[in-house]
Amino acid sequence: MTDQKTGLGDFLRDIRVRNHWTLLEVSEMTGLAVSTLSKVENNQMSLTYDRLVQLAAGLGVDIVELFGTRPVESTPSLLGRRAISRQGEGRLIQTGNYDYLYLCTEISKKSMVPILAVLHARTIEEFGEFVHHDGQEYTYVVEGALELHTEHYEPAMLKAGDSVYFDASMGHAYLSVSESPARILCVCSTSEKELINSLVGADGEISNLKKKSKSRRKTSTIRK
Amino acid sequence: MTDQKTGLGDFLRDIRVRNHWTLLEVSEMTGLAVSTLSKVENNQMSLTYDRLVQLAAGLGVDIVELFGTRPVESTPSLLGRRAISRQGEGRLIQTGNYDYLYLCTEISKKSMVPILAVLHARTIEEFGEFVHHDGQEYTYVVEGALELHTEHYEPAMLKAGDSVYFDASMGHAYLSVSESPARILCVCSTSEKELINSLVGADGEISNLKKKSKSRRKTSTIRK
DNA sequence: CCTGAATTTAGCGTATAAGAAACTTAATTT
DNA sequence: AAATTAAGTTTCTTATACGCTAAATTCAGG
Repeated sequence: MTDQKTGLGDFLRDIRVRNHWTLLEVSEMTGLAVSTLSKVENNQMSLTYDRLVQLAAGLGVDIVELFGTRPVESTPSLLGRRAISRQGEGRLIQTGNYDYLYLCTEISKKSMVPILAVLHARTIEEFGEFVHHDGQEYTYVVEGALELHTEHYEPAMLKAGDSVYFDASMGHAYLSVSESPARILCVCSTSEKELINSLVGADGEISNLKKKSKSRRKTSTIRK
Repeated sequence: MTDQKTGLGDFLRDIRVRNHWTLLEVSEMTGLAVSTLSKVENNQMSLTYDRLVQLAAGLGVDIVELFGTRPVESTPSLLGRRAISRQGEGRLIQTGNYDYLYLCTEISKKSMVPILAVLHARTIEEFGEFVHHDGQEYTYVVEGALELHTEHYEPAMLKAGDSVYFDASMGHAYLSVSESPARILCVCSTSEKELINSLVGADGEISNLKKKSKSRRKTSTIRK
């Protein structure tokens, strides 16, 4: 294991001598002064954001390389893991439009996010802005009936047992049309983080959030 | 689809506002002064290497995020497409163990594959070899009760309303334990092709296939 | 040892980053 | 309405980045 050392300086000197470049050459490549480069290499000074970009561009390396951060990246594999959510269990997030019950949350690196939801909104006005997010969405109607509104299609009525698959970057909204609020099972092919972000409006306000439960985690039930 | 950010300031404000953090909170998280953060967000100043590292660490984001380099965006886009499967509709594939009803098959490039299934097998002997395939699998029990057998866990009993998420490369088998065969909604994060292949033995024979409906497409019902 | 050229480092001035505190705005409370 | 609280911005001061220039180091061939 080569000591993936802390500093920018070490990296810079490393790449420079590897390529048999002089400070002057690097200076010409990047537009940074020779003296600056020297000081950086000797860890006598840091660099600002702009210069970092400039340096990376000049050297023709990805900006990431400048930071010793090795990609611990992406083992999407769960490696034989399993998680069970019993009926009613999960992480509850409530908004004016939906009660969300995020399922199987003990597994963090899921490539799909399963959610049970109860739909409260009954009109598109009440619902507000369409929801958009990355990835795709599959929804199965567990109970009741709903109307699916999307940007590019006419509204569609879905009853218990029906299901729909669509591109979730297309704005969408579910409205209850049955007497009691419809219950759906929704599976999204994106990260939970992205999903929760999509609840946040452009202005930064959580749209229709019932309680401002600032990162408050609550494990609860929708229907025991 | 998240907004393409132009600079560091935009990114910082974006993530801060999305998480409902105040400048003070971010200051405490990162150790940077409130005034500094304010100026950065308003693009009135840049940041040095050290501060960038500090900022990223405090926010708990990868340093890469701070630079405009967007990840490759590997999700195959459906570009605003939508498909609905009514109750009972789908592409039926029957084996000795399951009746599979592949849903929303008009969309071909799905990143998830939703399937309604009826479980016939009641003993592990009857079931035969475990099923393995790529990706992850989420299953929600719609009706009845089942026993999920997997390679690395003790069998688990799941009743209507329960659900399970697991690494599908781990061998698995569902057995009905309720009086009438259990019905499940299963969503897999792999391609339909891969899935159907996993039904095929190493010799190329489809194991336990009831009818050799060689690429015969049949739109039918499981339970009208 | 020189001598000189190439390369790197150090000194210094200006520009800018960074933090503390004062100030502005907006929302609540008394 | 005044007072309080909270968020964010601006001001001011110190510290640091950064480039110019010069000094120091390394390294040829004599």
